[in-house]
Amino acid sequence: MIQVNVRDPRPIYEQVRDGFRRLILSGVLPAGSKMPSVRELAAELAINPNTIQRAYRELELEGCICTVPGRGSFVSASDAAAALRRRELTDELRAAVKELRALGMNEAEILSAIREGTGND
Amino acid sequence: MIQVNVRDPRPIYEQVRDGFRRLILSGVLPAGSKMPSVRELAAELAINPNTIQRAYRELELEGCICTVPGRGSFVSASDAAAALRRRELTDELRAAVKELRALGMNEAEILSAIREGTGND
DNA sequence: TTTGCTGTATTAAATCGCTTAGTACAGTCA
DNA sequence: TGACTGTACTAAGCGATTTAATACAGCAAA
Repeated sequence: MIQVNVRDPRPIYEQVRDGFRRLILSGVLPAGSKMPSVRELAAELAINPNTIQRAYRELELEGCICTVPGRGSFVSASDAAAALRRRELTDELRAAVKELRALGMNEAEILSAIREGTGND
Repeated sequence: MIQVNVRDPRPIYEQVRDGFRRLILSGVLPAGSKMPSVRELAAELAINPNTIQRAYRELELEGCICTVPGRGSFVSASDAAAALRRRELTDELRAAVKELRALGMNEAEILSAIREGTGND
């Protein structure tokens, strides 16, 4: 369900957090479904429970999951989290477009670079 | 000319490197112009010369600058570096667009989010 | 040549974030 | 009660970043 790559320079807790965020926001994990327990996932991925806990804590702060002490963590109705993520992504998008314009690409070139999977230049 | 923010979680050498890369690729620093010396810039920014040196080394590897031992570092004709950067940015762009599509945004919404500086939803 | 700049290389130490390990406590449910 | 759940805490190791202090070599001008 979630994969962790030790050669990835990003911290493990970020990989876990981003992996679940994607699964949740894309609807693969529907609202209300139960997240694996901290210890269970830690054993499955062979990493420390504290690292999983940190990922879960951030997902909770983002509004992606809702934790109930003693019961577990559950995917929450994530309209707010989805809106937050859309906002982040559009901000990234605008920054990239701005810099590409500064590098001399016009709007048509940028659009074609988005639509076509082919590399430019 | 370059600003460093200690509260930025990114390493200082990355901030320096990215700052100069932007100045060079955008044409603010024209090809052939002299970069500040390692010691001079370190004193100006109040950081260690080794940190500046690391930023310069990476800029040289990217092809943005050309260093001549004993003389200094100079902005190089950076067509290859510009192409590299364009490639990085279009890759970022495509990844963001892909995720936004997965979040339910259609192409028209994405395009308007790029064109208009206003936040959506 | 001497002086003063330039980049480069090296080592040691301090700091910080990430990760692991171990332990402990409290809530939930069969 | 017992077995699970999340949570909290401390201690330690590790690696990257940064600083510090030197040292060496190339270039240019007085």
